[in-house]
Amino acid sequence: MSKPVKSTDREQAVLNLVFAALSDPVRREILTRLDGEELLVSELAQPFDISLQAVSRHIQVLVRAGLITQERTGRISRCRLDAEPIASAAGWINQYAKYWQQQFDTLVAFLPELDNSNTEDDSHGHDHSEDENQRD
Amino acid sequence: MSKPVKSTDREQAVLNLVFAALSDPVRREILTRLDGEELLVSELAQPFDISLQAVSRHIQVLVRAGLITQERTGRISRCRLDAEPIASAAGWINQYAKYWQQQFDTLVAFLPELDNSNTEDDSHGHDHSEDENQRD
DNA sequence: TTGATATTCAACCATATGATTGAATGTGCG
DNA sequence: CGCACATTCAATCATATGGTTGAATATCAA
Repeated sequence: MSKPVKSTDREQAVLNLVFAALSDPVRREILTRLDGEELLVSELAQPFDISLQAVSRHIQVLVRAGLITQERTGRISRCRLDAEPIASAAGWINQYAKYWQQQFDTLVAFLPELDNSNTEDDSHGHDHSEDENQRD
Repeated sequence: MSKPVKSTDREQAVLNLVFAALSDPVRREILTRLDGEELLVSELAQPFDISLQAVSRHIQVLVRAGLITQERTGRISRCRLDAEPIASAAGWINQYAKYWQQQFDTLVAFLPELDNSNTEDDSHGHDHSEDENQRD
């Protein structure tokens, strides 16, 4: 239950941007689709119902958060995941994840039908997802 | 570099709320202060410059995201961390953290003094944060 | 009951966000 | 050159967010 360390304002600003960027499902899906390959703006935009311009702005939000970079060659712009700021976010969240996970394990111990094997990183498929914990 | 799994709409909704909740520094600090102890709304509010009412609403945002719970006894309301939804967020982000961290390591291998340009305080300090960008 | 305390609710305001459409920029190519 | 293409910029709109102050609710205590 170690207390998280205090961060600088700068780190806080990064976390603000990163978490805000991650709070939108379109942007998360963009990141998902960029996992492992580079894509053009137009390719990224294609599956979405919103306009290309809207996607372009989502991409800019991700760029500002440092989560992706764009490399423009000619008139096309390739997007790829970038590494740095997510480490801050992952670091921050994982401090809590430890505590939360521990609490979660306790919870699971009381609710045996939930699979408690996700204490570690099989979490790709983590499936305690019948949450009725949030509204709306 | 395994592709992340598709999530349900419900999971997406949880992630929306959780990441949005985490995007505010006041709320993150509330969580930080709740790591290991329960606190009253008024105790939580005390170090902040904003009104008690504003803090109360931040707390409600965290409750809606499932990150904390409030237990009211009499006129006081104790807040404590809650476990479940953060597991989703941690799971989600960690899928990427692996990829990102690997990329980051590669980057660092090429640029041993990566951050001497502008960053100072730790290994992933990153500097595009003179930030003008979000509301607060 | 009266009054102080703890918290929430409500109304309001300023700003941010996400979407749209239309115009602008810039590049590739016939 | 002149036009199609890829992307961004700009204006606009509706809604969400975060802050304020003041009132309401509820509990404790004298």
